[in-house]
Amino acid sequence: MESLYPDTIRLLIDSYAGLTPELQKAARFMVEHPEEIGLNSMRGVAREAGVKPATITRLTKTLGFPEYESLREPFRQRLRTRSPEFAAKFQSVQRRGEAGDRSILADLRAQEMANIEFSLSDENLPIMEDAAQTMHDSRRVYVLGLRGAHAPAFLFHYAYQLFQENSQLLDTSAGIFADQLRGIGASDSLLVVSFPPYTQLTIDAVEYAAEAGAQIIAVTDSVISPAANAAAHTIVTKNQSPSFYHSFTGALAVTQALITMLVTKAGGDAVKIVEEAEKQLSRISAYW
Amino acid sequence: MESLYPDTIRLLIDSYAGLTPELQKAARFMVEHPEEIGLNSMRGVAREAGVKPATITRLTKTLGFPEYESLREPFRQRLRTRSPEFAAKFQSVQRRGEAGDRSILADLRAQEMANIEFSLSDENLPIMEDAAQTMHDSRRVYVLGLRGAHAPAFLFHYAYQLFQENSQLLDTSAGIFADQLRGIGASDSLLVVSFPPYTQLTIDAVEYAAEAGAQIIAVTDSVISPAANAAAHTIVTKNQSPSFYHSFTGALAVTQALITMLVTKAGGDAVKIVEEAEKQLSRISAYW
DNA sequence: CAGCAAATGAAACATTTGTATTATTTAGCG
DNA sequence: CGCTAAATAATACAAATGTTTCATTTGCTG
Repeated sequence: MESLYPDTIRLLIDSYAGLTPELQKAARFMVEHPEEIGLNSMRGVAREAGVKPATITRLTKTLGFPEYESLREPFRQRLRTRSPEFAAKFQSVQRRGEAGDRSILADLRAQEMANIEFSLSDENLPIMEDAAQTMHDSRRVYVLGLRGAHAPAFLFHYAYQLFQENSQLLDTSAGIFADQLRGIGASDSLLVVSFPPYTQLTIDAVEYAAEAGAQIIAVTDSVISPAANAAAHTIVTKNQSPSFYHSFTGALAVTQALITMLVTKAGGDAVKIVEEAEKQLSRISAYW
Repeated sequence: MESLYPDTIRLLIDSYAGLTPELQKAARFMVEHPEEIGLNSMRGVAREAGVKPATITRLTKTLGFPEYESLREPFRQRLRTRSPEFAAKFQSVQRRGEAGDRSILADLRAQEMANIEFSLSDENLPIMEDAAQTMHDSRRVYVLGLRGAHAPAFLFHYAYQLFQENSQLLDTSAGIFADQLRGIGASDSLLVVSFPPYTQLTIDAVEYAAEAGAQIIAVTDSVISPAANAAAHTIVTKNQSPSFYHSFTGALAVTQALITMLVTKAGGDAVKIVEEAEKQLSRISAYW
């Protein structure tokens, strides 16, 4: 990454830690949007970075530049010399990655984007909306995802428990799995994430919950998946991948969207509660 | 908003014959140095083109633009982005305010796709490739992701341990965190996933690992994030979301891509090993 | 060559720019 | 709590910007 950037970026990064908060804000924007420095006026950069013009001036002085123009010039230069195909004027720019195993990665990107597009499709939105309502109305919300599916399940539960206290992530450690489900009943719901090859334990758990009368919300790959058998709401997501392993980005996007809906339903304070909770957790080493 | 830029050049070329000599001089310069239009002021362009400022103004009017800024914008836009369609999508998402909740979900989809596109961008691929090589060469691979970042970290570790046995997922349960890191050394690597608000514990752990000489691979939101401080490879991913909570789909896509690369490096048998392992795990209730 | 319309240049303007200066806020400390 | 020094915002101002207006030059036609 270093070689791609002018030395000035390096300087920005190295100086970052010793800067004041406002200068950090400016420096950070510059590091993350280097093009804008070459493209816009100083005041324009300040505006985009959410900072006063004077702050940019101070930053240039702090970094050791005599005036803003000296800081800007390298960024300009970089934009000037970057794309040689600029010389080929009115040609449409077709810059796909080079050949070789890069193309696999390009496929991967395309596939993942398709997964997202499908998972958050217009058809799925009303289903997700209903599912969120069901969970919102539940006494307890159980969350289940084993093996790879643990990732989206965990994230859902983690985000959810920041603003609600009635969730339970089903855990397989120490053989307590069955115990956790014992209390499930008709006024509860179970969010289950499951993809082929389906785990037997997941299927059993869903069956048990369904018999207990719980509402099942299934995030899975097909309406005929075993997880969807007894489900009240089935959210179908793509999990295809050009790689050997299926992808969970679609499922993750779905669970994140569900969280968004649930926070909205939870009312106005929820947003602030979550933000506060996260900030506090980051400071105190909660798990140390 | 697409590739307006080639069109403007086209217009310049098509109009060229019918222009007056002085306007031709200006038009010619623009066609041959399109970058300068985006980079410099109008007077600057005039100077470089060897033409009076008024000439440029006349040219923009002759071409049908209301003012110079409209002529300049597409050139700017072109310099800003490698893939114009990405930038267009992305900015349209950001411009949006808080409308009805259906549009929030539409924004969410667009945003998530942009996150993926950015995370698996052409610039990131070589970095990820290097990172994968570093991990491949390591004696042990430690994996760290706390709170929300646990999801991608977990998935990486889960998929990895299907075909390699030298990984360790750093766990905060039961106060054993520090013990797990004790053995880390110069021939090891640490994959860390961290997003703001950064967890202090994560930062401490990265620092400790770096001092022990381990190679750090950071999946984070910025090159100046604390997790990237001592990192040998920093993979920057977008985690923006129109919702209250940041998104982890980008980070997940990155870790999945890393797995793909690592399996490839591991050699031909790895693919089959993984597939077999998954099938077996699904049948026997491994954790029951 | 005179006449004259088109093209160009010069000057003037209201804005906007970068920066220096001054005022205000913030955070730490006794 | 007040005090103080650092950090930030507000203000001021000269220089530069984009544009319009007016003056000058150019190239043509009779």
